Amino acid sequence: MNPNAKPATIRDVAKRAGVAPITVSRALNKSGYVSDEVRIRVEQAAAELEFVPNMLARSLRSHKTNTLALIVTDITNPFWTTVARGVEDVANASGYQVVFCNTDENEEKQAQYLSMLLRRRVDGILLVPASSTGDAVRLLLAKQMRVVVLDRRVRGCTVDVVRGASTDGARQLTRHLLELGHRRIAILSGPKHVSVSEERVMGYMQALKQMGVDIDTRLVVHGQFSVSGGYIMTQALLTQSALEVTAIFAANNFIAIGVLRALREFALRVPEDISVVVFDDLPETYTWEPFLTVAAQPAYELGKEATALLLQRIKEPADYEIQEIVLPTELIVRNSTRSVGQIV
Amino acid sequence: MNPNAKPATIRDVAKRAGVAPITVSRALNKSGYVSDEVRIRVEQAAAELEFVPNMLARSLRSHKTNTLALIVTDITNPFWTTVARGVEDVANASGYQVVFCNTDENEEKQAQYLSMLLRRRVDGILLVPASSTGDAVRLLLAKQMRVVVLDRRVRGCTVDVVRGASTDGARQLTRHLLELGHRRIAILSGPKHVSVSEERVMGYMQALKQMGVDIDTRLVVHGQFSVSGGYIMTQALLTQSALEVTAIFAANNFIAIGVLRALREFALRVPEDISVVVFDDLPETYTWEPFLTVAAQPAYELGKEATALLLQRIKEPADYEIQEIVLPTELIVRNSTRSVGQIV
DNA sequence: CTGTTAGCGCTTTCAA
DNA sequence: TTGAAAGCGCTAACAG
Repeated sequence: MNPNAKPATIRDVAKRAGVAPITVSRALNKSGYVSDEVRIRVEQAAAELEFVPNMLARSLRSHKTNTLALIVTDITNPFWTTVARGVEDVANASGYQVVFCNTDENEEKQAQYLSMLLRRRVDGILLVPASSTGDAVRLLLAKQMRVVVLDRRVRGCTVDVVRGASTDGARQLTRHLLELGHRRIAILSGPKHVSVSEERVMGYMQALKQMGVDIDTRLVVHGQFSVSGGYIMTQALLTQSALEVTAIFAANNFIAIGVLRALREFALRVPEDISVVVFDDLPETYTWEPFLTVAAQPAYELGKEATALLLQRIKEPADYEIQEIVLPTELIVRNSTRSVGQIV
Repeated sequence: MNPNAKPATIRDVAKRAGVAPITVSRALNKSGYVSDEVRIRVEQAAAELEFVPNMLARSLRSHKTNTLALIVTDITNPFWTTVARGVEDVANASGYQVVFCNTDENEEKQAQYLSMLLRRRVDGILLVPASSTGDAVRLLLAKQMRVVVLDRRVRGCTVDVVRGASTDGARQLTRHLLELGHRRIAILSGPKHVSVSEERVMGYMQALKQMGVDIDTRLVVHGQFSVSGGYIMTQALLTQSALEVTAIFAANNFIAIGVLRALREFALRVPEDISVVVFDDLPETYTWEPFLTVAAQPAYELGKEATALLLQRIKEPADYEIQEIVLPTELIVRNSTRSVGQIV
C-alpha cells in the first residue's frame, strides 16, 4: 500500500472490478440487483483498495445522513445516560448513528446545537427542550426537521412527545407519604418554566387535596435540577423551623443527593428524623445501597420508544398524526421513608 | 414563507443578491475579499431566504468536516465527562464540533466507531484505546487520519499521546500509605493489557521497593475499571484473611466505590479498620463529602491539551514530530487514610 | 441484471 | 474585488 495514495473512490473500485460505479454502489450497499459473481469481484476490489466509502458524498446525493441527534440537558445525570443507551441501541439497530449534545439547560447552547444540526442535515432530532416555550421546536418543524420531544412538554406546538408520567408518579410518592401519616411535606422541584417541574408539583398538590390536607405554599420550592440546587433549597427550608417539615419530596435524583447532604449537615437522620422520596431512581454507582424510596421512570424504554417513533417519522411523509406517549413510573418503597412519629 | 419550499441553496441566495454563488460563499464564510456593500446585500438575502448552508456539500468540496471525535471507554465515569468538557471547549472555540463515542472497553465497538468515523471523514480523532495493541491506531494512521491517544499508551506505535502521570501518582499514593506505617497494602487495578493498569501497579511496586518492603503478589489484583470490578476484587481479597491487609489502593474512582461498598458489607470501617487511597478524584455528586485520599488527574486539562495538540496536527503537514505530553497528578490527603495501629 | 447521464450544493482554481 | 467553470464522490432516474 502506498501511503501517499489518495483514498480510493468508487470509480477506482469500479475500474478494478471492471464494472460501472453504480454497480459498485449497488453491490456494496446491497441495494438493487447484482449477480453474485459481480458482487464478489466488487467486494474483492474494494478490499484490495481498502475502499472507505465517503459518507459526505453519499449523503449529499441521497439526502440522507443516517444520523440522529440526542439533545439532553445534563449528560452527567445517569437518567440521561440511560436514556442515551436506549436511543443508541435502537438507532444502531437500524443503521443510524447518534450525535450527543448537552445543553446544561442553557437555551443559547441549545440554539447553537440546533443550528449546527440543521446545517449537518441530520435526519432527525430527539430533543429535551431547555425551555417549555416551543420556539426551538417550531423552528425545527418549519425547516421540515423530524423532531420528537423527550421527557418534557412544550407549549403550543403540535409535536410528538415521549415522556414519563410525572403527575402520576408525584401523586403516588405524595400519597405514600400521606399514608405514613406525614402532613408537613415539602416538595423541592426544578425550574418553574420546565413542564416536569410543574407537573410534579401538580401531582403533589392533587394528592394532598384528595386527602383533604391544606397546601402550604411555603413548602413548594423551585430551584435547579442539580445537587447544589437540592442542597440550597433544603437549607432554605430547614432554616425556617416554623415549617415543621416531616418529609421531603425531591423532584429529581440530583436534587435528592443535595437534600441528603444538607440533612446530614443539619444532623437529621433519614428516615428517623425526616422521610425522603425521590422522582427518578439512582444507579448503584451513586449510592451505598438501594436506600431511597423513589418513583422510577423507565429511562431506557423512554429512549427506545422515542427513537422508534422518530425513525418511523423519518420514513413517513410529513402529514402524520401527532402522538404523545406517556410511560408509567414505578413506585419503589425502600428505606428512606417511615411512619411519622414511629418510635425509633 | 412557504413551508413546502425546498431549502434555499447558495444559488438562490446569489440570485436574490444579484451576485455569483462564489461571492455568497465568500461573504458568508468571511473568506476572500468582498466589498461591504455586497456583503450586506448577501447577508440580507440569506436571512430573507432563511438560508441554511449545507455542510455536507461544503465538506465534500473542501475536504474538511470541522468535526473531531472523542472515543472514551466509559461515558458514565465523571473522569471522562470532565475530559469531554475540556475537549468540547477547545474544539468549539476553534469552530469544531465533537462527536462523542463510547466503547465500554470493547474492541469490537471501538472498531465499528472507527470505521464509521473514517467514512464520515472527521478531521481528527481523540482515542482512549480499548486495548494497548496499537492495531487500531495503526489503521487510522495508515488512512492519514490525525490521531491523538488519550490517557493510555499503545505499543509499537509512533503516535501523539496525552496522559496523566500514572506511575508517579501511584508511587505517591503508595508512599503516603507507607509513611503512615502500612506494610500490607493491596492494589486493585484494571485490566492487565491496559497501560494505565500496568503503570499504576508499577508505581506501587517502585514505592514498596524504595522502602524495602517485600512485594506479595497476592496483593496485586487485576479486574475491571468499574464498581462491580472493585467490589468483586475486594471480596476476593477479604475472604483470604491470611493476607492481613491494612490498606487498599484502588486504581480508579469506580473501583474505589466498589471497594467501599464491599468493605461496608464486611463491617470494616474506613479509615479506622482499613485505609483506602484512590487514583482519580470523584466529584461531590458521588460522595457524601470530600473523604477519599486521592491522586487527582487534571481531567479537564487533559482534554484541553489533547485537543489543542490534535488541532495543531490537523493544520500541520503530516511529517510532524511525535509528542508525548504527561500531566502531573496531585496527591490530595483527606480522611480515608490513617496511621496503621493508631488508637481509635 | 448492468450501465449512462446528470446533478446533489458547495468551493477550488483560474481568470478577469 | 468578483465571476465562470469544473468537480468533490456518490446515487437517483432512466434506459437497456
